[in-house]
Amino acid sequence: MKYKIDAYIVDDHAMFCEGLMEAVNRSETVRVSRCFTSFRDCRAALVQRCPDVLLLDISIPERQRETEPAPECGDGIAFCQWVTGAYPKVKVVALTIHDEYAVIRRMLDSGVHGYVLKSAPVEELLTAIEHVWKGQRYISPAVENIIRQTGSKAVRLTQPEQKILEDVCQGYSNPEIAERLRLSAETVKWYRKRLLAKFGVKNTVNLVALVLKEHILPDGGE
Amino acid sequence: MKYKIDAYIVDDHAMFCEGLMEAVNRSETVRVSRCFTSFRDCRAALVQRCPDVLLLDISIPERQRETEPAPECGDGIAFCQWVTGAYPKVKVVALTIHDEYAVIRRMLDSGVHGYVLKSAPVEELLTAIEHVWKGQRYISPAVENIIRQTGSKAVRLTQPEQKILEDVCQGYSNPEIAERLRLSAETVKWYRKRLLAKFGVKNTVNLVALVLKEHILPDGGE
DNA sequence: CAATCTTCCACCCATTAGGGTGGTGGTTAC
DNA sequence: GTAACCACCACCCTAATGGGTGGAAGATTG
Repeated sequence: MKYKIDAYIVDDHAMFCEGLMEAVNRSETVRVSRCFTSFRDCRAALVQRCPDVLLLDISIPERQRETEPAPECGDGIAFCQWVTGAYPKVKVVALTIHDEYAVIRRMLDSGVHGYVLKSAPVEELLTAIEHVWKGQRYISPAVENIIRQTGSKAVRLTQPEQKILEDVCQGYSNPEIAERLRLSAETVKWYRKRLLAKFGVKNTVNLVALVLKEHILPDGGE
Repeated sequence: MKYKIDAYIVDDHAMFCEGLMEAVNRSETVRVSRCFTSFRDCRAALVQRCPDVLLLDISIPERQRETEPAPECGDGIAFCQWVTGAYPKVKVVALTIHDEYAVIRRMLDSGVHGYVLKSAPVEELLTAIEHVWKGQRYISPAVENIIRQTGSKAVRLTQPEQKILEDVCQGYSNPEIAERLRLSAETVKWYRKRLLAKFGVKNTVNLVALVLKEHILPDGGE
């Protein structure tokens, strides 16, 4: 019996973990040895032993319904950066429902080796796993399409723009933002105008709706 | 060999469908005979033959990325209403990631027999399937908690309130909404104030963010 | 019937948003 | 260097928002 690629799954949806584990383990090439529904658990396991491949859903909420105090692993992006930094030998495949460009971009930037959507069949995931295991990158064709189509016209934000956008999305007024960021109210006003222009929307409501829908900002909730 | 409960799965994430099918089919009591990744396909199949139980993810987008023209089945809520109306013998189990009260409420109101979160283990789903098959309702304990906790303080909207909220969330100004709904601008203004008060937020941005995050309105996107 | 709620509209007010146009100083790119 | 961009601030203006208070017609409910 030939060697099977050893994989972990990290996904807060237990049902998805269990199901995917069954489906993947029917294959000849890959074996899912462990599943985790939180970054914390996975982190603890990685310290003990590393798999060949880590299948990672980055849309896991940081705190579940304000019950837990605070996670030491941050969000999916932070966790991914930590894994790729601390365990370079572990190949990470992002496995998510997110087909928004901003999410894909952030994930690819945090050192992920593969990106597969949950809308893809298991077969494609297996292909991705084999690719990344061999050291190749694997980006789902569907994802590549999105990158090609929306990547060119994607809005790039400077640092102050992003900071002000965050505050705008939290409902702060220009004077409030000015005080929070130690800027002139006029400057904030000017940035707000720039943001509206950059995103091509006509008012703050449309801006916020767009940002939330497309997950433009790293911290979707707050 | 004893009879197994026949089930269909409807979920736009093929990977989830395949995995769950494998996991469920390991059980002694339930057999998933078919999977669908769109309401349209499922609808076509139901006309031919009905399962005992339908496992239904309602967060399937109506149009995928503006490619298809328009679905004849509407969104998950509409599809659920259609199924429970046209095929009363089919027991529907809502199977979603949504733990927001507004979504749960709408789903329960559209005649669903069970409600299970994807964060639950497969085991719980099997329990739910057996319950609804016997004619009982099954609401996940986690979901019942949410109903108890947030149900009492949930905001109830009147018809014009909802209509105006929809327009507000799309970024229309008071004069614009007034024209769209054939109302006085002053009236719209007054409703907007009521909405802010009802939801306990201080401005429109916070209102819109809340509505989008909690899926207060049936039509999340548009 | 009285109480209550909803729907609708009105006027007052201060603050904010949004659009335009302008400038300075700094960094980066070619 | 010089063009381009960025960060920052300023003044102009109109329109919209948000808060207060008020009233009238209609339906619902006890």
